[in-house]
Amino acid sequence: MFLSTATNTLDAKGRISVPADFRAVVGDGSFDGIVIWPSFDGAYLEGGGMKLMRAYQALIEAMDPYDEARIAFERTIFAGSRRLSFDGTGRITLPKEFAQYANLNGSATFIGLGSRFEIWNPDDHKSQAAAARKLASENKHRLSVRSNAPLVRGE
Amino acid sequence: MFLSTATNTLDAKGRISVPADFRAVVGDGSFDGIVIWPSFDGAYLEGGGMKLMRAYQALIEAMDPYDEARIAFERTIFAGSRRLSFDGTGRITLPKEFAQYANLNGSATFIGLGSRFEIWNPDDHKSQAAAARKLASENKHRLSVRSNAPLVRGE
DNA sequence: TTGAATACCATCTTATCCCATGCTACTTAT
DNA sequence: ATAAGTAGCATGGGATAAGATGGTATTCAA
Repeated sequence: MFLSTATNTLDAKGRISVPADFRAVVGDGSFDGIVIWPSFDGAYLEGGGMKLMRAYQALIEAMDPYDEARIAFERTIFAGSRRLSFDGTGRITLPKEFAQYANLNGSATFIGLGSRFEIWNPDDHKSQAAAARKLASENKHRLSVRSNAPLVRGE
Repeated sequence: MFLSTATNTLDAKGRISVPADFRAVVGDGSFDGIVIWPSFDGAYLEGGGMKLMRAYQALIEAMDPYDEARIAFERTIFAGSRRLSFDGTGRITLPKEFAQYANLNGSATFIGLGSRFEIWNPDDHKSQAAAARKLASENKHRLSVRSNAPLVRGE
């Protein structure tokens, strides 16, 4: 599970260390790295491990093959994403387009969101986090579990 | 899983490099290459590895033998497809009919879509991708997980 | 013999690997 | 309790290999 927030430096070659606790989550046997794509919801990147991609694949492939939203998802998430493997010390090299898309230079903030994570420009994240905090506070009553099922099975 | 997007050059002999990521996916033991066919949904090519063809075969053979959709699939996908093997450096030679069908000359864009991929004229792809992105954003709520099950089991 | 398709070789660019270093947090011993 | 030692993590730079691409040689068929 991706938890916590960390800001790391993005060097001239586009390399950035993925927080060690994130790396521990994505172990997949075959592929040692993460998958990242530009969010279609703002100027930041989204990512996760291969397990997350398979979960999205299952969701998308359960949709009607002729549903135009399905095709849009496929072309945005799968086609827009990149598989980035760790180097010996746990870094990835961010494609230039991605860094540009999220206004990253010099440093970037990883924020864990449970089953996935986001990468933000640190300043953008600061203002966004304040807004999110306010929204969460205003909606706190909605966090209660209404159904009988546990929110997260098996935990 | 086929991920990411890459534009490679198509030379005078009709050769084009298949992105290394894609080549890593199609490893099948017996056949070292990909299968491609003209899409019945637009001026682009579709393709995948032999595994994908076997998956389609299983799907199609589960359909009613006289279902006209079945016959259309068989004729488009199986009869229309070509098996293209890699040369020593990971290129395929695109049949001229295929290049014409998808308006390819000089370069072509490979886009990964999970279990399969598409090959587009780069310009056509650009306008198409923008539209897909917009549509995905408008439908983003449909990608959320409604059940109480965790998105990624075991995490 | 000529054309076309395929296999082979060369080069350049770019990404990946490897080593060295600094920093921080935690452990251990006095 | 404090100081020294140690291990894990983050970062910087240079060496190396892999990928993409252009060109030449060879084979097979008409």
